[in-house]
Amino acid sequence: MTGLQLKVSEMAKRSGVTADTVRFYTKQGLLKPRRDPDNGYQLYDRDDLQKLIFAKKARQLGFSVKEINQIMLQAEDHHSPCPMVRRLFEEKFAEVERQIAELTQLKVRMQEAMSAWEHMPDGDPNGHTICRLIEYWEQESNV
Amino acid sequence: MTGLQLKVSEMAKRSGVTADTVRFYTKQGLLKPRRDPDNGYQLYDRDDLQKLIFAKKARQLGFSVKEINQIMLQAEDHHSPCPMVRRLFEEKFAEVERQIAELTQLKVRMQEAMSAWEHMPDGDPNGHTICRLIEYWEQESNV
DNA sequence: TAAAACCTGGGAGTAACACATAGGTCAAGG
DNA sequence: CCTTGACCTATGTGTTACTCCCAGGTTTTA
Repeated sequence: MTGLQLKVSEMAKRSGVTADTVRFYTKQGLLKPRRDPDNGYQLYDRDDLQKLIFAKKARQLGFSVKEINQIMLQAEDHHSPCPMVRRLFEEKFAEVERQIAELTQLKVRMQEAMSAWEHMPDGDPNGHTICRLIEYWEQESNV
Repeated sequence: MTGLQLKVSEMAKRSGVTADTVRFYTKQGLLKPRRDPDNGYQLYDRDDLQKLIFAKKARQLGFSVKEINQIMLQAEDHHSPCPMVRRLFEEKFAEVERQIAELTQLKVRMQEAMSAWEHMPDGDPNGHTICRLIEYWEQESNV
């Protein structure tokens, strides 16, 4: 019994990512398929599929491909990656909060600009101005 | 009178961006300095400085470099870019709101995962699991 | 048997810079 | 006058996670 023999697109279908992504992860070393000696096709087994599904979930949780690689390497080394996962995850959570805060600030800036623009004429470019809407907008110091 | 003659780093200082950014914008065609015939240095004038400051503000408002280029081209063509600016800005605002919503969803997912993990043991990799924290996490369908 | 569907490897494109490198230029001080 | 440091040039690389395109070989299906 040789077990599962999945080709790229079969992996894609079973995991819900594109075939290109499967190839990409393979190039990045996340997946290590064997080769069909007849035609050179990549053949993935059950473990590869598990890793791919794992990778998809981890991506949805915000892990980068590089981090996923590290997690898998740890697991292959028979070290529990979970402590690392918890640590990375906390950093990541803080980063997500930072990004939300940043975008929220941008949103506020945009809203302020839009309400200021409501009563401004467009005006023609006259060699001295490009677009008053932007030029006469005063950015905050904490940007 | 020849007017202002600013070198790269002087432009950077006056506008508050890095010298690399000034060079980058120059390559992208936002700025069109003349050359010092003696040494090949880029020399920027008052208009370039104005454009650079304009570009910085526009970036802070969420415009891409490509869009800023289009805005400036319109202005050079003696067409008011303001209607375009208003239109782009509305699209951009919607996009920012979308991103905030997406990140907020991610944050919720992460919080749910973290609270589920609080009572889970790390566990060793045993050839069948990589990291239960992630593997046993069920993603939502609407991701 | 021929078309459709799939596979391969490689490379380009995406955004907005930051950083490195190698070599030329300029200003000030000793 | 010379050195040192700060500045300039052009070019190329790295960043992220893919997506798309190409040219050519293979497999499946009608």
